[in-house]
Amino acid sequence: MIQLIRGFKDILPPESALWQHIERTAIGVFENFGFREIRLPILEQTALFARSIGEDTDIVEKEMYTFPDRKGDLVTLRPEATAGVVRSYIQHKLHAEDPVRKFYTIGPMFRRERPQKGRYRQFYQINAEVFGIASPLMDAQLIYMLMKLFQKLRVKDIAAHINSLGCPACRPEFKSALRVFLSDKTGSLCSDCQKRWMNNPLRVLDCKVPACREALTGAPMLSGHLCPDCRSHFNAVKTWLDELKIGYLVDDRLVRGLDYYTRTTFEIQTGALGAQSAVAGGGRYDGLVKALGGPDIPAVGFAIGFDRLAAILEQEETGHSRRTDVYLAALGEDCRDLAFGWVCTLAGMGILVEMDFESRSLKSQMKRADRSGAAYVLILGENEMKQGLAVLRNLATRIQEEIPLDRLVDTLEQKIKKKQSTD
RNA sequence: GUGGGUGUAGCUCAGUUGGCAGAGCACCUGGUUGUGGCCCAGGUGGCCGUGGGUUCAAGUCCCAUCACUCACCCCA
Repeated sequence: MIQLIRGFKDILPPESALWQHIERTAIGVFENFGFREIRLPILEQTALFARSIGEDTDIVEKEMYTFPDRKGDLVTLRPEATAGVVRSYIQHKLHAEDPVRKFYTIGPMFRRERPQKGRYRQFYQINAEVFGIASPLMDAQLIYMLMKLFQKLRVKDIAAHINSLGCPACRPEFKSALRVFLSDKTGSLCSDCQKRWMNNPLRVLDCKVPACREALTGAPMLSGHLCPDCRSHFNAVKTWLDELKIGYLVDDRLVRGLDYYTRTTFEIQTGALGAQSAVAGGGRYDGLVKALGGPDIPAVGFAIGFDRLAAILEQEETGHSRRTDVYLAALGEDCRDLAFGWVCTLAGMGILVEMDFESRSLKSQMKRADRSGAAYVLILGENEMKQGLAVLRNLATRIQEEIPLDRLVDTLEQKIKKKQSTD
């Protein structure tokens, strides 16, 4: 038997109904905030990710699906969405008409990590990206939008964590301060952190190895080294979150593994996913558009872990599948043929209708109707046919009535539409 | 990449010191000439993850391998 690839996943009904619900809710919320959908390819040139995410990150170093295509060009299955959105923004000169653009996009990402709870090699993200707005108001609004979405989806047990990573004016100074602080402690750091000490000492900050945490006691903190502009930007974000009544935690160690972030970073964390705490994460990346060859335009965005969000909500309940409106139970071939025509007509009118194609017993068809959650069963047998009638049974109340065949479609439509509006 | 746990029916899982492959749920049929849920009876369904080894005999013991899963790392 051929099985799906390790770390990949099928999304089957009824889970797919929950996915549609999440997707529709997110689209509704984002559109209200002025975001428009952008759809991008899954495959990009490898250089795009190497340059945006950073050569020294785990993602680029060991997690990407990279291979030469048939011509020999190096291509990569996208490990995240932002790089592609930025590429598209620059390539189509979207800044020319109006640098302010707000996009969302939904789709699969690929990272070759060891799979575990809440982590797959193909996973899905809902991304939102804003270009051309440097104001901290936008940082706060993005977090607000995120929390609003989670609130609409009734996600419980979540907390917003925020931090500021500074900018090219203040971060290098902090980096060297941190490097100096750690210089006589490098021996006690884990092997990863010894490399980070040279390449990117910020990453030592969110290492979870106890020895590294201990080495950090009394270490300089980013918050103490922000330049005046970054400081006031971060303060404004916090003030506006307060105004918007969004609770948050300032987390000095929230560094994140992508190199392009500047200033505000944030993560929405949950306790419901085992070791995976982040359901969404994002931040500002003011230098990325320019770094990828575009004009100097600020940007900020986030990504929601779709799989993780779905996993949290699945624990609640999945009543998002549509129930059958009416099940046509036909007895004998003549009746079945008649029913078949009506089923096609009714489905075309927007009624969820089912029938049995195997000419089973009435009892069996009733059972199937019941299992499908049908509101009504329409029974069509020889006796009724002779009289030009069909029997309509309400499965909940067990009340039956006779309906003339020549007014069948109208009557059913009327009854079902009425029932739908009272539900 | 590293470590732990688990692989037996569609699903959840029993399976004794090695001795005929099991239960519940689900599914199908009947009990009711043409009426669902509850109940009762019967039935379908298995390369016991895969390959090798030990043995008269392996679901059970040994080795290998694969998959799933949880955790480390990192992230969504």
